[in-house]
Amino acid sequence: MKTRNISYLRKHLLKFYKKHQRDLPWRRVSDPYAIWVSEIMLQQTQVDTVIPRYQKFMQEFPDIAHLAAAGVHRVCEAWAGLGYYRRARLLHAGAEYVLQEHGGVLPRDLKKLERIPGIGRYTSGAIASIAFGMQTPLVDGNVERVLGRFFALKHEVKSKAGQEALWTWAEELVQGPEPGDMNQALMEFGALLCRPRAPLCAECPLAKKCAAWAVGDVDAYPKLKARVERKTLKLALALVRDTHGAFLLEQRPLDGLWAGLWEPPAALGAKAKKDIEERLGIALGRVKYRFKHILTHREVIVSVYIPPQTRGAKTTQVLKMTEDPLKEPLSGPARKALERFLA
DNA sequence: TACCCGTGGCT
DNA sequence: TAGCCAAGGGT
Repeated sequence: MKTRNISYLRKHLLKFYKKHQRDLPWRRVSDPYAIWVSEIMLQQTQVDTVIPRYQKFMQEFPDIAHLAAAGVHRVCEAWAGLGYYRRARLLHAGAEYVLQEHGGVLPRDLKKLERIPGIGRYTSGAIASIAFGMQTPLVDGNVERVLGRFFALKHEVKSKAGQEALWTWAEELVQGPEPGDMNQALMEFGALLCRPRAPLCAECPLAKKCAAWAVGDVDAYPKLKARVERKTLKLALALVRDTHGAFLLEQRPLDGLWAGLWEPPAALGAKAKKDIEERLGIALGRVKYRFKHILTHREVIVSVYIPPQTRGAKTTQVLKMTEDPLKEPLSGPARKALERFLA
């Protein structure tokens, strides 16, 4: 019965894909490196956000050798707008690794792919199937949703039992012709039709055998765990410009929150004012609070504006200064504050 | 294992 | 509009 459903799924998903697949830049090429770059960018990031950055990135770093030779800071700059900058650093490290260990050629081997920095179980399966035509499964958020609904997965989707079931189904599905298209069909179907909210069940070619549809509660699948509550964080940013209009920026530590990103001198909590005073040598009694806003993770940001008469003071403490701070990979609050300030 | 990372889009 | 979600990996 399950085998029947697997071949039913494979047939209809491939048919859907051939008819409805989007024309995406990384689908026009067969270069494994290009597939690799696209897969890293697409991790937890929507297609429309990736497309323009992918095209610029491939122009600047057309192959593994160029990427490995580039400075990691430059790679992070090219990553601006994508978030999760660790992906950029790992991709760069991955290029160096492939150059050293594999002569600059991506290996056609699942285990060897997974040893490359930034490549895990999903990405190795994606590269192997899409770039090399291997019958390697993959499970991403789309696959979890499509298969979780179709089979009415009884376990919580992220649980060990749930993941085992999903990877087993994905493994069975990919044992057929066109494994790369099969995997992409699963994901494309999840993105376009079997969407997280308001799935298009009325026009779904799988509805006849969809277990969640049969139960009449598609929204109940896949079963999710309650999200952890986010903590509120207060911080202050001091915007300082010198007489040439350059901004005072510094780089955060390479681990922890906003790792490696640039931002105006900042400090957390009650020590913020004193800390900024010490670092800038400016009496904050003269500072005016110009704006504040709420961010997605419930951090409350209070940005501090330094009045003109103090600009340019103590520039000897400048760690990094740039004429165009928005070109730097800035931390989220710093970007929003600066965009607002410059508007 | 649970939790962390960031930005943009959507409702 | 504030929360949810997105082609995950690392620790």
